[in-house]
Amino acid sequence: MGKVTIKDIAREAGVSISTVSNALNGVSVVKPETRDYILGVADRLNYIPDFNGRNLKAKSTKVLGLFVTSLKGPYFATLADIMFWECVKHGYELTIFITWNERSAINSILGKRVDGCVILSSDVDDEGAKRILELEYPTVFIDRELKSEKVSSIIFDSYRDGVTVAEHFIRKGVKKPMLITGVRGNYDSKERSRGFLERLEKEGIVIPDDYILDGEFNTDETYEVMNKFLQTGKPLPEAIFGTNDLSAIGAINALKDNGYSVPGDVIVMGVDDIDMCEYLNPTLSTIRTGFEKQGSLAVKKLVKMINGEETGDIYKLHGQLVERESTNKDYNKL
Amino acid sequence: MGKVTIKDIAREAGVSISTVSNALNGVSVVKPETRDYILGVADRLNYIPDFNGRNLKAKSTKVLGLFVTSLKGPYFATLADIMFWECVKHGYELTIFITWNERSAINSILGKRVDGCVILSSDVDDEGAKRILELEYPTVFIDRELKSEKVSSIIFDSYRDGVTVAEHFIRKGVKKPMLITGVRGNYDSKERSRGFLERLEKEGIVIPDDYILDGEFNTDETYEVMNKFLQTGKPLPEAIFGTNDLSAIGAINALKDNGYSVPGDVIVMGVDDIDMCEYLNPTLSTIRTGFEKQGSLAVKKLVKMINGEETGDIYKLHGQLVERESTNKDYNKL
DNA sequence: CTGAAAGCGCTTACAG
DNA sequence: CTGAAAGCGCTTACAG
Repeated sequence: MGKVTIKDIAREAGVSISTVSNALNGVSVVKPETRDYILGVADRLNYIPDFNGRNLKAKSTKVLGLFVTSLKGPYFATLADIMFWECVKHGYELTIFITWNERSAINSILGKRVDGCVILSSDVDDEGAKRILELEYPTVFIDRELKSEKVSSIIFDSYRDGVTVAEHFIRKGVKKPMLITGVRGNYDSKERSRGFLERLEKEGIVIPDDYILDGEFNTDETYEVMNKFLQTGKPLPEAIFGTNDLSAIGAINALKDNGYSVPGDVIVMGVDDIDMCEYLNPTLSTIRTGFEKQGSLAVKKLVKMINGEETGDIYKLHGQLVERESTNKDYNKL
Repeated sequence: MGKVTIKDIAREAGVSISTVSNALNGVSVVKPETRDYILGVADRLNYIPDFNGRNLKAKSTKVLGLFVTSLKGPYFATLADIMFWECVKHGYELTIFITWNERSAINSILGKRVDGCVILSSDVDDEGAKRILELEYPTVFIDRELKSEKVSSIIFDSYRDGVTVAEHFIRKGVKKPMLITGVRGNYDSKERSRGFLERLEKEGIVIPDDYILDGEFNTDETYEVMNKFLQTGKPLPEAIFGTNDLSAIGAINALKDNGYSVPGDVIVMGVDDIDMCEYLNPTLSTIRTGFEKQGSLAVKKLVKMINGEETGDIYKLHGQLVERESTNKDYNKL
C-alpha cells in the first residue's frame, strides 16, 4: 500500500510540505480555503501521521505515561480509566507501561515517548525514585512522598486512615484489637499501621506483638496466618484491622472456617472499599480512600507542571469511613 | 542537562556515529574492543536512545500494543500481566492503549508506534474491525472472530461453555432454568446463551421469554432485573445461568434479599472464575475460561505473524467446569 | 499567506 | 572493521 506521507499530500495538493504541515496542525497562519483543501486531500489519501517523524522534531508528544508494576490490585482499573478520561479532557493520550524498575520510565521520558508520567510502582526502589527526581521531568508519584520543581506526589493520607479505624474501634469499646499489616515496605501499609497503633496508644491500648500479623495485602496469605493464629488457642481479639480489604476478607474467612462469627465474635475492617465489599457476607466495613480523586488530580497536576503553570506539590487524600455489617455487632441479632 | 545523543558519544569516543550505532545495536561487525569501549562511554554519559529517531528509520519498534476500551472487568489485569511477561520473553515491550474506536489502533500501527497489536474492545464495530483487517498488519483479536493473512483471533469457545453449563444443569435434573444474558452484541454473551439454549432444547427444554433476563454482565444491573422478576410472583426457576460471574452474583444477592436460599431453592452458575468466586457465600460454581492461555497465545501468535513464520488463525479455548457450593444442593444440608 | 531549507536522532546501504 | 553520506517523516524558523 505504501505509506502516505506529507510529501504525497503536498504533491497531490500542489503545495509545499510546510503548508501541509501547518494545515494539518491547524496553525492559524494558513488560509482557510487552503487548509480545508489540504485536509480533504489528506483524508482522501488516508493520511496517518508518523509519530516518530513528528516527535523527533516537536518538543511535545501529547502523550502521558502511566507506569505500573502490575495491573492487578483492587483499584487499579478504575484509576486508569479515570486518568484516561482526564487525559482526553486535556488533549493528551494515555499509554500504560508495565515495568519493574525505574529504567523504563526514564527511558520513555528521555526517549521522548511521553511528556510526563505518573508512577505507581512500589518496586521502584528509593534510589530509582531519586534518579527520576533528579531528571526534573514532569512526574507524579502516587505511592510515595517526593517533591521537587517538576515532581509531585498524590498519596492517601494513610496515617490518618489508620487513626480513623482506631477511633472507630475505640467508639465500639474495643480493648483488644488485632492488626494485619500489608506488603513490607509499602508506604500505605506502614502509615496505616502507624496511625492505627499510635492512636490506640493514646488510649492506653498497646497491641502485643503476637496480635500483629503479616498479611501481605493478600487474601490467601492472610487466611493462612490468621488460621495459624487461631490454632494457637490464644484469646480471640475483639476487633481486626486489615490494612486493605483483601486481607480483611482473608481474616474473615479464617474466622468463619474456625467456627467464629463476624461481627458477632469479632468485628473486622478493611481499607480500599473494593466492589466486593458489598457482596460479602457480612458486607465489609472499610475506608474509602478516594482513588478516583487521585487519578484525576494526578493528571491535572501533571499537565500543569508540563505547562509550567505550577511546580511540584504533595497532596494527601483523606479517606472516608464506610460502615457496613462487619463492624456492626447488632447485625447478627436481626 | 542537554540530551546525550550518539553524536556526543561519537565525539567522546573518537569514532563515527555509524560505529556508535552499530556498537549500541550489537551488530557483530564491530570489533569487540571498540564495542566495549563505546558502550562504556555511552554508559558514562548516561546515554538513552531517542525512540523517535530510532523508529523513524528502523523497520521495527519492538513494541506490541494492547488496545482496550477499559481496564475494568474481571480478568483484564491478569490477561495484561501475562501478556507482558510473554512479551518480555520474546524481546518486546508491551504498551497498553485505552481507546474507544479502531482509529487509535490503526494510527498506532501506521504511525509506527507498535509492530503489532492485540485488540480487546467490543466497542470497535464490525466496520472498524474490517478496516483493520484490510490493513494486513499483524493483529490479534481476542473478542471477535476474524482471520486473514496477518490477522488472528483467539477467543473462548463460548458456545461450548454454554453447552457445558446446560449439561451440568441437566445432570442436576433441572427442568426450569433461567438465563441471564450479558452485554448486548457481545460475542461471548451471544455464544454462551446460544450454546446453553440449544443444548437445553435438545433435551426438550425451552425457556420462556420472561425467564431470559438481561443483566448486562454487571452485578448491580442483574440485581435490579432479578429483583423485579421476583416481585412479579412468577414461579422461581430451579437454576440460573449468569453468562458471567458478576451477573450470577447479582442474581444471588437478589434471591437472598428476597428470602430465598442458594443453592437450596435455586442453583446458580456463572462464567469466568474471578477471584471473588471463592470468597462468596455460597462459593460460586463457574466456568474457568482459560484466559491465561489466551494472553500468552495472543502474544506468541502475534510475534510469529510479525516474523512471517505463520499466517492468521482462529483459536477457540475450551472452558473448564469448576463446581463449588452454589450448584451443590447438598451444601445447605451440612 | 506560502515555500525552500535545515535539522531532529537515529539506521543503513555503501566505500574504503 | 570503520566512516562519510543519505534519508526516515516530520516541524520550525526564516524569506519572501
